[in-house]
Amino acid sequence: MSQHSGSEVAEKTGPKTERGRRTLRKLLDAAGEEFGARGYHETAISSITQRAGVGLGTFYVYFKSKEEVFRALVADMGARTRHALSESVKDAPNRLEAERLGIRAYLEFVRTHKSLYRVVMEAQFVAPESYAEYYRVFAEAYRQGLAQAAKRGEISEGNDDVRVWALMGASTFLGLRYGVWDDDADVGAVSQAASDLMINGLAPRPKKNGDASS
Amino acid sequence: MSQHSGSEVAEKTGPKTERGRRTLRKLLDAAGEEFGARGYHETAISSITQRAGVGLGTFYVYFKSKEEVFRALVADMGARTRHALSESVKDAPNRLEAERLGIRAYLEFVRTHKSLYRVVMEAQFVAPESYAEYYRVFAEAYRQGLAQAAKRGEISEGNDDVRVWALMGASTFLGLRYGVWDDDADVGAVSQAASDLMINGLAPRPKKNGDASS
DNA sequence: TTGAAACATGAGTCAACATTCAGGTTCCGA
DNA sequence: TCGGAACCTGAATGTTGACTCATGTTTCAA
Repeated sequence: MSQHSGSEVAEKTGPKTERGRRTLRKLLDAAGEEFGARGYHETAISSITQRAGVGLGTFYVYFKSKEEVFRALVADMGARTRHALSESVKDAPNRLEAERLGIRAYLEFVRTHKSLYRVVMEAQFVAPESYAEYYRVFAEAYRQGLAQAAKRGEISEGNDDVRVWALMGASTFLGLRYGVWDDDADVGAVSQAASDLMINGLAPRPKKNGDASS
Repeated sequence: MSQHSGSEVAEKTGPKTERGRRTLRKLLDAAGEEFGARGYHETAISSITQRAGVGLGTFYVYFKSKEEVFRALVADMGARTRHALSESVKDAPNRLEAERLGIRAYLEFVRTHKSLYRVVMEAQFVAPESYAEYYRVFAEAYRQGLAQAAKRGEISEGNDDVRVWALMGASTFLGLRYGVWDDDADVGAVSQAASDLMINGLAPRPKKNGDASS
């Protein structure tokens, strides 16, 4: 949906008329809902077209195959997530604060996009390439953010590749646990606790004075 | 496999003869390999029985359905993983050190059990109950470990539920990235960097001497 | 030795889709 | 008002693969 890439939609450049664009949108939305609710393999194309309110054959006017919609959905979710995150972080005073805001925004985003979130996770098995790409792009931006922050002294030095994957993993699991499974939990409290861990780690805090290390 | 639970195998108590136990083992091993390599939906029962070297019908002597083997596999992986981890951690002098050892052992375990690892991840979509149970059991033990360590002052206080899920997520993603996708990476370096993040967080370290910030 | 419990087998059944296709319908510029 | 481009449709096709079952074979206790 939205205004992103249009290369995974059929062969050509996309719908030529307004009517076509509306139909495409309806199909993508319906597919997102169905895949998100029932999972890829349990979802029949006919259930997508039914939900979209179009004929079965229409699906193949817009997509070459079942897998293609799925891939389009994953790509779309990637673009949306990156957008939401960069928005939420754009006026953070420093990297540590950006982490706090980012984790919170991420949890909220997952909650409001459960279906597409499940689609992304399932992509690991349905469309591994799309899944890898999703996290590759993400990791790349994240890594640069960390590297620059480290240079500025806002965070410690470290193996950024490893850190990025650990942080993405933490967010992903929290998204699953508190965004998808248990959406009653207090996002504020969770993101606070999470960013505290990411920022300060498990080590006991040196009390305001005295004792630094062994 | 191994000597764990036997309640997910068919209706009855399990094979009565040695011959039967061997066949069951062969089927479980074959199923693990096939599911791990091709994924649940791409794997045909016939390919499992072929790999196991038994007839197709034999499969249904031991399992009620395709999903049942899958669930048995997830449960088995859970038991094995917990065992491997508790072994690796059993004589850690303190919790922080236990984290270090744990993350390292986990990465190594994933590498040597790639197939079953993929099975566990795919369970999220194939057998959600099994997946939730896998992490629930894990989280419970982990949480207690953290709570006790906090009481002893070995780690800081915090929301242990959140921390546990964040830490499990970090390990899981690192397992995927460095255990499954890129098994050339140096496990030692990765687990070192990871545990450093988990223990100390991203916050800049107060340098022993000079310069702290801008 | 024997019979029955345990185990093994693979051809055949059957339902579930993904995808195709031949034939419409709608839209719009000339 | 016409022609063709864009779009729509759903019955029919073909494949795939989980699961059944009727019929063996092996094991072993009595």
